Amino acid sequence: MKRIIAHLDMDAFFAAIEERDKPRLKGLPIVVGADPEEGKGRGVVSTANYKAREYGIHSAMPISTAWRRSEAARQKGRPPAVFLGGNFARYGEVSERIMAIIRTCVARVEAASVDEAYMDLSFSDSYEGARAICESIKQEIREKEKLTASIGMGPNKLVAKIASDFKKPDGLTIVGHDDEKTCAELVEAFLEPLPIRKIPGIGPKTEAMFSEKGVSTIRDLTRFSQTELGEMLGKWGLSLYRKARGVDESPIVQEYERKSIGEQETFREDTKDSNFIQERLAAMCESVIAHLTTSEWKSFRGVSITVRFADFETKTRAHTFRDPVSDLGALQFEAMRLVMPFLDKRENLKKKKIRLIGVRVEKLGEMRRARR
DNA sequence: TCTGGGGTCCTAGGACCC
DNA sequence: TCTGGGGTCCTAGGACCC
Repeated sequence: MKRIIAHLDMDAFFAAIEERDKPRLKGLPIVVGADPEEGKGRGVVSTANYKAREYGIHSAMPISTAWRRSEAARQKGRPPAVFLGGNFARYGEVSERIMAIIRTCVARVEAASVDEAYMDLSFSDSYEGARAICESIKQEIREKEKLTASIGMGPNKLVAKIASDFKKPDGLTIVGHDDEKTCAELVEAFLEPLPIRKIPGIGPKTEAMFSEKGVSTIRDLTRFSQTELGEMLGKWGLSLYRKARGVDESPIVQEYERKSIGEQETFREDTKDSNFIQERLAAMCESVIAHLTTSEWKSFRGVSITVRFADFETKTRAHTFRDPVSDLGALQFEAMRLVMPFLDKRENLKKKKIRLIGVRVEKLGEMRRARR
């Protein structure tokens, strides 16, 4: 049967919630992310609303850069950006209500992240019917939550996802047709001129690799045979061959199983203070265990730690227990044992300062609660 | 520009088993 | 005396996503 898939993406989600909830922020540029500390902060931008984007501020940008751009705007007499730390529990609640709205209209839904969902609209049998469903979902989100979403629709998840990003905010982009042949032509015409970066899974590294070969658009990608892409990128290259042609059979996954739980912390200043690092690590272990016990999982077999140095070199070390464990003591002991070689006092003077440490528990599941 | 914190998936080599 | 092939588990690193 013909598939019709839609992808819904909330517009500037975190910033839009803040603007909605705090009337004094109405119409101002808003940046949710790390504390900018007057330009000295170490984090990044999580979300910038559309006003802040006019200043050249966008997600994943260092918060210090965002601060400078806001200051530059202020010099020109424009309002400086409002920097907020973000209330993630709150965003989670709003997300759940939005997913509930979607689920009242569509049975098969994949909550792909806090602000994204795929919907299987194949049951509506025509693109016109599917469009009506999407319009009513957008409408209900606008009325009940006072937020806007952009939706993309197409014959599979790949096309739907790229289409949802095509017109933002508050967009609805349909790349498909009830007639199969016409549909394939529309998909091809839509994808070909787009930069390869639009394909999910192509990041900065892959983009740069292709750029050296003179490949910038999806059309350029179709020059390569499946074998050539496989040689360049392995298994991922084989599927990229199909993606470049708008082909994707990946299913809607309605239930996800968490595979790991972890925490990491970037220090305000890089440090060699091993007592401080051990204290932080012990605290992070506690918090991971707390998170674990409130989750559906009770035990773990894997522990891994991360150490990031001042120059961003990153080391990981892992250990697997023979039997599942669940107690704080076991986690702290093993995590400490794994980081010790990086903190060795005698070597300390020679060693680089440390920027971040992290702990993660993996291989969850042996003592899972009974399923309904 | 100087790079968060939460994750997932893939690769490659080595150990070990049959 | 010159050596297989397949499968699974483990570790470390890396790319990517929101």
